[in-house]
Amino acid sequence: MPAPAVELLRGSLDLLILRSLTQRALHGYAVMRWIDDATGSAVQIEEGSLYPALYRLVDREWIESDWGVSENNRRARYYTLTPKGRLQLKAEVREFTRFANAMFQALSFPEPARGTHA
Amino acid sequence: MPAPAVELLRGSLDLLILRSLTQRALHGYAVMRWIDDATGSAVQIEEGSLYPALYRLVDREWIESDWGVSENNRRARYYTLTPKGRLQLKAEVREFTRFANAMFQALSFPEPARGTHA
DNA sequence: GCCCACCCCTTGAAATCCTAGGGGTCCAGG
DNA sequence: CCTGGACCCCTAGGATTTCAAGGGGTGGGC
Repeated sequence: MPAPAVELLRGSLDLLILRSLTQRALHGYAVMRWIDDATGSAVQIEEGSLYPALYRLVDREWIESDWGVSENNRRARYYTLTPKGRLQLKAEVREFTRFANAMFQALSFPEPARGTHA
Repeated sequence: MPAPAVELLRGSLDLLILRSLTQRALHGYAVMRWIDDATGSAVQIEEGSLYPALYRLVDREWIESDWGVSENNRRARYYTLTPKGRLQLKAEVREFTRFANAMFQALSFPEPARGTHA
């Protein structure tokens, strides 16, 4: 086993999927590999998480799907970002940034000086 | 509707709680305010999330609890970090950092140059 | 011909958080 | 006096997301 894959933080899978589709359409399997690549294998998704997530995003109209043929000549369902999805992506990037920064801030939060007299 | 206000909070509440107890014992209510303060109100916890989380951490022996009296002269249950809890905190800080960095890396992941010939 | 990488899908359990309630106590102000 | 708001604790039930563990089908290299 290589680098211990970090347990996925709930809620960030959507963000990763949306981000993976910004430049071109990808099928599910390719989204999986994109996430692995883009995070240096620090984050890895299970298929059992990925596909339900994709359907969820389709349902919310953030992405659309079309059947096609992969580079390896296999039947594959390609996903595309909708305009709504791009907005969502922007919002989620902002929110993640805000959250992560808040967390780092908390982790290095200065303790109140004990000695200061009342 | 029961979707976390920040949604990304899932999984990181433990970390925040452990961190809040590094210097001194706090009671539940104070942990809540600490999180609000330390994150600049970017992260806010509900009591319905906090107390079950505290029991969880006690159960895992990462923290211990003792009844006491608060600064405002009220009965309160104070929580203290155990040695086990300190180790856990360290591990979770490492993991969160690794994860957040991986996310930022993915968000700014360079798309493969399209023109580059095979 | 066989196997592996590719590619899709579903069910059920586990974990976590929120909503929405329920209490009780101290103390300042009217 | 008595009322309201901060302080402090707790729980049940529902919602959501992720994972584990299965299933299946196809193409191409050896």
